[in-house]
Parts: sequence; C-alpha cells; structure tokens
Amino acid sequence: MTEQPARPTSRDVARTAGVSQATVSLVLGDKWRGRVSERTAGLVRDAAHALGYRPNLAARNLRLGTTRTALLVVPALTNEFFARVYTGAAEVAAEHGFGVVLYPSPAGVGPARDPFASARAALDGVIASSMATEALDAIRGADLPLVMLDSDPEAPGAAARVNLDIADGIRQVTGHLLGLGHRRLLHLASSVASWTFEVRAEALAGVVREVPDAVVRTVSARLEVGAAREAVEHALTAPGPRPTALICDGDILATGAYKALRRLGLRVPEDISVTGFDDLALATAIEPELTTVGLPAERVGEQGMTALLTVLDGRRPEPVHLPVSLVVRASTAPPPPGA
Amino acid sequence: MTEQPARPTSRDVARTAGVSQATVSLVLGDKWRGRVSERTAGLVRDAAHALGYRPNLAARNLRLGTTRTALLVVPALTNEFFARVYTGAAEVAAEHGFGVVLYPSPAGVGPARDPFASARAALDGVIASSMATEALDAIRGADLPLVMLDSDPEAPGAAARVNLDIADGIRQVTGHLLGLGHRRLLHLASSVASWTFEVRAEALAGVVREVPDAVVRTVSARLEVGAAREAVEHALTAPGPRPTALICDGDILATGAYKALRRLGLRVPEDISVTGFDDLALATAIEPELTTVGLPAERVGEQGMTALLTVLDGRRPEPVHLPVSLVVRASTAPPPPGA
DNA sequence: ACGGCGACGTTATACGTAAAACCCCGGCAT
DNA sequence: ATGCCGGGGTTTTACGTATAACGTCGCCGT
Repeated sequence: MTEQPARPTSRDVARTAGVSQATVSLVLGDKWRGRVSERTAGLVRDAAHALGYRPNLAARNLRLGTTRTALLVVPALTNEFFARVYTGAAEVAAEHGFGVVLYPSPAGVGPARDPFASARAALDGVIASSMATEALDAIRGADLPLVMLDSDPEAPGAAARVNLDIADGIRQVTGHLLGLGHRRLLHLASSVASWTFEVRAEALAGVVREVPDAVVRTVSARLEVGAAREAVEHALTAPGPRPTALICDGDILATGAYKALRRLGLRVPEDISVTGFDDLALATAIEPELTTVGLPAERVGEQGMTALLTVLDGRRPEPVHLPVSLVVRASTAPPPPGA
Repeated sequence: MTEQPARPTSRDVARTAGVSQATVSLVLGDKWRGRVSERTAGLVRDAAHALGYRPNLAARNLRLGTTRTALLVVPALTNEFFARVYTGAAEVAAEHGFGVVLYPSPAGVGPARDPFASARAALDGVIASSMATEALDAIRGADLPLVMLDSDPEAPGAAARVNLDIADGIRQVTGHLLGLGHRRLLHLASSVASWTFEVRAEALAGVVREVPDAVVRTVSARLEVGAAREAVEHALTAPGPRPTALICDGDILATGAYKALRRLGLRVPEDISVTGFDDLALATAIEPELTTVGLPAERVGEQGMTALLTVLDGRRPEPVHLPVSLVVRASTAPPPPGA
C-alpha cells in the first residue's frame, strides 16, 4: 500500500479545532444540543471540513456493534427483476441510514459458497431474493436475520417473508386466454426445479379444470432463448391437434417461443397466442409486444428491506403478499376460426 | 435490536479452547507455522467451529486499516453491460480476497450524492464505470484511489483507466455497411451529451470521408425504445433521398428503430440495414437478429479491478485499451437495387 | 456564604482483532 | 555450568470511534 498522507482522524480534527476528541464526536454525531456551545461546534465543523475528515466506518461499526448494512443475495444480476428489487431495497434502506450490498450467488441456484467472505462488509442482516432453498444453507448458518423474497413458503429459517402472488398471475393469464376462446393450451415452464414450478402448474390446472373442454400440456426448457425455441419447435411439430395458445413462465421463454413460431411459419397472435411472465423491458422490445404478467419488483425490494428493519427492531413482521397484474398487449387474440 | 445470544468473539473461542486470544488469531489467520503446535491449532479450530465463530469484520478492518473492499459506481443497474462489468470485477476481486460493493448512482448521470454514505462499507478504492465526468466530483473529493472505466480520457483524477475502443467499433460497423454498398447512412445517437458522442461522430465521419459519394446524417434520441422510434420515424419521413442504412449507438436505440421501420412498412434488412452497439441479450431477441458491436464487459470489470489492485499495491498501472468486435447477424444486407 | 445546578467540556473506556514484544523451558554446544 | 536457541505459547498494545462518567466554573436562591 502506498503511503497516503494518512487520513485524518477525529483526533486530528480535535487538535486543529483546539478541543477534545470526544467533543468532535459529539458535534459530528449531532448529539451536542446543550452540551457544546454553538461557537465550539462551529470550530469543530470548520476543522473537519478543512481537513477533509471522513469518519472511519470500520471503527464506528466496531464501536456501535451495528453496521447498518444489509446483504442482498440474488441468483443473477443480468436479470432486470433483481436489479429492480435492489433499487427498491436500497431506497428504503437509505431512508433509514442503511446501505445495501449485493451478492450475486455465482452458481445461480447452487449453494452460495460464502457470501460473507465475498461481501466483505460486516452485516446486520440478509435479504435473499428468489433463491433456491438449499442455496441459503450457508446463510442460515450465520444466524443473521434473514428475509426471504419470492421464495418457497415452506423453506425454513426466514425471519420474514415477502412473496408475489404468482399463482394468481397464472390464473389471470389463463383466464384471459380461456376468455378469448382458447381451449388447447401449451405451458412452457422453466426446467430449473423449484417450488415455483408446482405453484404455477397447480394454479394453471385449477383454472383449466373449471372449463369443460380445456386441456393443457406442459413442456419445460432451460431459462434461455435458444433452449426455449427448441422446446417449442419440438412440441408444436408433434402429432395431434395443435395448441392455440402458449403460456410461458417468463418473458425470456416467450422470446424463444417467438423464434420457434416464426420458423414454423405461425403468426402471433393470428395463428397462436403467446403470453409471458415478468414484464421485462424485453416484453415491449419484441414484436408483437407481449401480453405478460407484471411484477412489482421494486415493491418487493422495499417490503423486504422494511421487513428486515422491523426484525432488527426486535419486532416480528407479518408475511407480505404482493399482487401481480396482467398486462394485455398484442400477442394474444382469439384462436383462429379453423381451430 | 433484539438480544441475540451475542456472537462469540475470538476470546470466547480462546476460552473454550483453553488458549489465549492471540493464539486463536494466529491459528485462524493461518500464521501459525512453527509458532503453535499442530495439536493446539486443532483445538482452536474445533472450538471455533463448535461455537460457530465468525470474525467481526469491523474489528478486523479497523485493526488492519484496510477493508479489502472496492466500490463500483455505475449509472444504472438494469443495464446488462454494468451487470457484466460487476461480474468481472467481483471475480478478480475474489481471487485476491477482495469484495466489491455496488453503488448505482441514483440520478444516472447526475452527481453522485454521497456514495460513501450509501455504500456504508469502508472502502479501499473506487471503480467508476461509464460515469459522466462531473458525476464523480464527490468521489474525487474523498481522495480514494479511483479507477475510471469507459470514460472520458480527459477527465481528471483517475489513478488508472480502462477504455473500450469505441471509435474502432464505429469504424467496423461503418466499414461493414460501406462494404455492402451503402452510401447514404443515418446515425442515431444517444442524446445524453457525453464525451462518447464526439468520439463516435468523429470516427464515423472519418470513415465516411474516405468514400467519395458516401454521406451521413446524425439524429439523436434519449436512450429509450419509444424515443428512438419517434426519432427514426421522423427522420425517415423527411423529404429527400432515404438512407439505406441506420447506425445506432446502442442496441436499445436499434430496437426503437426496428419499431419505427415496421410502422413505416420497411423491411430489415431488405429495404434498410440496421446496426446496433453493445451486443446485449436484446440483440438476439429481436427479429431479425441484430448486427452489432460486442463489448468485452466482463473484461472491462476484470481489468478495472486489476488496475485498482495495482494502485493499492503502490504501483502505477498502464492505461488499458480493450478491443471491441463486430458481430454480423441478420440485420444488414446490401442496399436495395433501386437505391 | 454556600449548596447546587446548568452550561460546557474533558477523561477514560470499550468494542474485537492482529501482531509486536515478551516469556518460559528444555536441550545442546562450549 | 553457562549461554543460547528455538519451539510454543502469552501479554500487551493499537486501530478510531462513541459515550458514560466525571470535572469545572459561574451564578442563583435562600
């Protein structure tokens, strides 16, 4: 390390202001009403400013025993959803003088190796978004308050939970399609085995069951455009009556579906309707614009941080459930007359 | 704050292992060869494990005077490019026992208000990616080592720089289009005024100047699909000969262009060629897949972190220039015969 | 005239860790 | 026998901050 001119400490400030270190601490900590004269406080602030003093956070954290820092663990950063969750969490955090540090679990869904070594900051709590249950073992072991976002309600160890009403989202898209007259549905699911898969499948089956002649088939693919394209191409060239609507568990999968359909010469939505999930920016980038389910990602982050703050305050927050909402765009229409 | 059962300290470990705190520190810090017997070391490790001991990072940081933590400042998180920069930086950091904390400058290009208050971790250095020059003032004031990525080479205060050869990227796309026979080019630039604008415009002009009958016109739009669509629609309905190729300064702008062209009934690439920049996932999501310029984002992050480590080591790293590469896909073709 | 109190500070201490400095003891060369 | 060395620890200190505990001084009420 270079010999920087050694950052000034509160003692340096004290010396140049002609007061004791304790006084500096009081003034800069805004705890001086009636204990330090206006004039002295001014001197201290001037000295601090002149020296370019910045308190040493490590020392402060050590002294206070709290770091006012939370760790947000996410499976991937390239995904817009998590970026938005972060934004929401960071905003609420800032309002309370907290900071948020990010830890993108490298394996995605694999066990987080050691978040605490990587995010070197000392932490007050952890928020985990959309993480696989097992991936959180390392975190649970650290007995830090853990808030779980968008995760299996059965997963143990959460001090608080914020969940999206995914099932209702599926019900909404399915209802929308059934309402348009579709009866043969294809469900394109993500192949990463997770609790959310069952939730979706069940919700879908539940809605379909209520309509006499409606049927649904499920295929799955890795959450990736290429894989989705292949899966859809394969499913649609199979013998038997062709589905008239395609329910995708994510906008990325829907994008892959678009590609497959174009190859097969099927027009969206004239020949076949397609729905997505998540309402990423992608949804309006592709053509036709995608009917999908919008998620209040920022809100998830906000509620998650709020819950963590509540836990840190010694109270027990209620589980939060956030609604999702269907966004109808141009990729859905009644089935073609022939079908 | 709840009364957690008080995290065990190294002294607790020492007590249950029957040794002194110093010994614990030596063993757990892996500095005990020849100073502590194998047997005692074992006892210490067992005790630490049994108690679930985790060192207090705040204390360690205070003692060592270094936090092994860097701050990465980015203008936006939803942008895939920055997510990739982060990934690269974090990877190199991890190899050296460093962590990376993210600070998405809230205003995007506005002055970062107080990154250090927000990212509460104590920091060893700062890496700023694609930030406007003025936005870094607050950071420069803190006299922490600052590495600037993808930024104005003229901007002061950088201890190290990593830049992309943007100009060459523009030269490559332009050359590609001219090679296909295009002579009337439209350049869609981002309207956020920044150093990069001039670099691009100049590079473009330079290439065009060498081809006798080639002309280029520039229009700009906010970096957003809707705005880009409007700008392109407006530019192409203007009187005069229509350009046969559209050079967009980003894939997002290109996506807007696609929408405009579809509205105008122009086919890509048969009627008009389009190129992007950045090679986001978006580029292969839209149809036809976009010819664009790929940026080694992870490499930018890696080199940035490497440079920071070099600076922290007291040495002066050379400025790094990273090449970019044209990715030819389906959105470019020779101009239509009529033109 | 004296206790007391409010205004204004100061002194002292603790947070948990890393590491420099020290200590003890058994064996070995002189 | 004595000095020395090295293995195996321990004692002590410092990092920079926040704050509890403690002074001091001037003035006021009785």
